[in-house]
Amino acid sequence: MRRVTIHDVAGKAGVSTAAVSHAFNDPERLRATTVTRILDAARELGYAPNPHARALHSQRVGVLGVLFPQPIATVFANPFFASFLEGVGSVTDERGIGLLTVTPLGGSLERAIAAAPVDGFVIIGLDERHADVTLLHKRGVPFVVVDGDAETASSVNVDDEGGAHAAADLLLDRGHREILVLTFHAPPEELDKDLGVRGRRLRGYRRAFVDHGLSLDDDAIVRTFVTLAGGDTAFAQAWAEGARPTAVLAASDIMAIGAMRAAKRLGLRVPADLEVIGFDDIPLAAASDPALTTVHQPIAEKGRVATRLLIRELDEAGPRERIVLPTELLLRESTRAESTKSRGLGVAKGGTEREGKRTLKAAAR
Amino acid sequence: MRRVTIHDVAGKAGVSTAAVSHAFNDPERLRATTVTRILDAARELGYAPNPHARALHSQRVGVLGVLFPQPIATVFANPFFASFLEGVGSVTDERGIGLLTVTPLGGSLERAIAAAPVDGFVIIGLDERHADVTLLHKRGVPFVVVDGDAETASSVNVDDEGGAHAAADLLLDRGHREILVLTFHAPPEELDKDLGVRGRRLRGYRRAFVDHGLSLDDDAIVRTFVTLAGGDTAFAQAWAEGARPTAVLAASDIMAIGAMRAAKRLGLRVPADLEVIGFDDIPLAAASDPALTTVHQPIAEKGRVATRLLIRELDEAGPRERIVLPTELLLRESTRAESTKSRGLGVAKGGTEREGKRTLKAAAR
DNA sequence: AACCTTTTATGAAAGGTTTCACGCGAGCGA
DNA sequence: TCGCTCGCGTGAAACCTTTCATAAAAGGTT
Repeated sequence: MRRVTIHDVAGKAGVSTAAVSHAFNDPERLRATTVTRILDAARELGYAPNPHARALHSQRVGVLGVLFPQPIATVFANPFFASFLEGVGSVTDERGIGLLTVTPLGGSLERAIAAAPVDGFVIIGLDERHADVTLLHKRGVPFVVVDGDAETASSVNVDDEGGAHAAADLLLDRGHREILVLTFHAPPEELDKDLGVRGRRLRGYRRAFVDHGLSLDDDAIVRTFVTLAGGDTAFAQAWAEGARPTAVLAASDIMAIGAMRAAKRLGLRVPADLEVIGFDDIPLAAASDPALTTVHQPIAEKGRVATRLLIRELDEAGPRERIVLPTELLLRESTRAESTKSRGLGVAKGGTEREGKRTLKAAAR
Repeated sequence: MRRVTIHDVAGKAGVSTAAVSHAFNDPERLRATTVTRILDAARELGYAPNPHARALHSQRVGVLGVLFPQPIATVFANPFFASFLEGVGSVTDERGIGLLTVTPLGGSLERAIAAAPVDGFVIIGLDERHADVTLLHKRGVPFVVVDGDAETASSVNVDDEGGAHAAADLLLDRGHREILVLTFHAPPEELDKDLGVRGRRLRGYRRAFVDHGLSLDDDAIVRTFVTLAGGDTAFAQAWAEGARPTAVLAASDIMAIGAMRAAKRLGLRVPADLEVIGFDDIPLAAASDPALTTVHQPIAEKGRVATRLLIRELDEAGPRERIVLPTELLLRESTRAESTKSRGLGVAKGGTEREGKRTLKAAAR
């Protein structure tokens, strides 16, 4: 059972294959009657152009890849990535472009990249220094980096440092001095260097401590997994080891919620006995009990911006852009409703002053 | 800047293009020294076989499509689909296959299907009767239907009716007589016919009522959107209209949680004043407050089973299968912890007796 | 040295589309 | 009537790989 090709249609309509192609792609060039004749024949035979052949010729498939450094099952289990994909997808959908999730193939991202039939990549959580990514350049496949830096490609980030600073600042302002900082394990390649999202958030916390004439000791920082269980055990263990924090600063919502669960189990009331601030503002943050105060970052928007950027670069080689989206401290129930005089109506803007709330494009370095 | 092709490599290594191809795909056929020479040349030039050309020739891309009837942004915003994709992805990942999410292109599923460079489709939430789906057949693209019926293709479903029956049964056993049933709007093509997931769940509820010598009146059933807001307003409105339910039976978790929110706002305590049972067991169900009693269905497993089935059909045309996975009533906090004598340790198995808990393959009709 | 068998390498077709460059007729102005 | 333009179509190349059939080289026997 052979697939029906353009030749079959051409034969049936009594025209050349070129005419059939035109009927589909540029009907103006043909007489109207011819076009309908061809289209009728096509419909009758159930013909549709072969996407592979089309892609081969035009060097375009109409599919964008989203590159994750982790197995696909992990990706979809993570609400952060779900929101991100929602953003990416809203743009690809609108433009009639397909969306391929690309994850390490048998452990190798390089193989996955090489085999992916896509026009370009949105890369998330992977620094450009990553060996696999340099490959993309060599091969001339356009890409945009999200949550990472890139010398040679456009990038989209959020103001992690500013957001973290705002969160720590609030707690320190309120007099907390025993603050448990929860951060995640670093990928091996950025150990000790304070690179990437993790590094920037930590830097924000640190800066707030310094601003208050304090310092954030390394042993007040707990590294754990970005899961509910991770936050839970991290808090429980710190408690077991004698720590008696009055506040928690978590570099991710899910860890913050885990910590709240542990705290509740230990008989602590949130926020009365323990104030907690997360990071990201995933959907669950608003639904947790108590609702989580957190640093909001525009996750889906990040996806949208990156995707638009990529599409633009696909169409016309424009200049590189380094976009930094603002973050915002969202006060909910896991912090007390104290009046925060210096802060307006309970909502503090993250992001440095010069960026302003709606600024999308940060100055290039 | 032309992409480097197999010709470039062949030239550099001083061999034919055929040899280069062999070096990659069947190195045994070439002398070892030749292979290394070719591979070296390839690496130096940064060559990787063009996926489109490869696909065109071999009629295989190594990509599977997941077909959704709704825009991609909606898909990723829905935790149900996220879990489902997690299941699908875990299998494609393991086999080194790509995953393309396919959604209506400019409103037309048909165009999206035709343009998708994939080897086969997993179709979710779309009945085979759907016009666009018949197109797949005509074109000879293999597919598997999830949560829908198919005459001519394999399908994967869960025991919706059994699960719904178990849920309603529990409430009726406990003496509830004023039960608000929340279900979702039906897609236009299956109006009045009790088809699809919605129809099966409703049928399960109805059967339980009949088993208790009662009947489920149509005006005790509220149709609304599958969102938090949908469940919320539906309950609030029913209350405003004078309904005073003592229990809620929701055909989806998210609606159940919405209803709980409305109930709380109206001063009702769950489960003391109102018992609530959802359906699906999305991650949020366990995290809600109170934790939602619900009918668990193996969402990710559904994705895994369907994907394995599809891959098998891609490799060797096997017989059609109709798989029905079991559901299970999970008692949590939104129902009272009464002893349920007839039910064992608080967990009742959904699914009809003859299916048993671990039975994957249901008898074909 | 001639012949045969294996091993190793190649030429060319096939896969299905798009598009460039061109051809053919008809109509029109001069 | 000649020569042009314009409208409508077409032939064939190009896109890049894989693979079939076959050629060439290498190695072994007599």
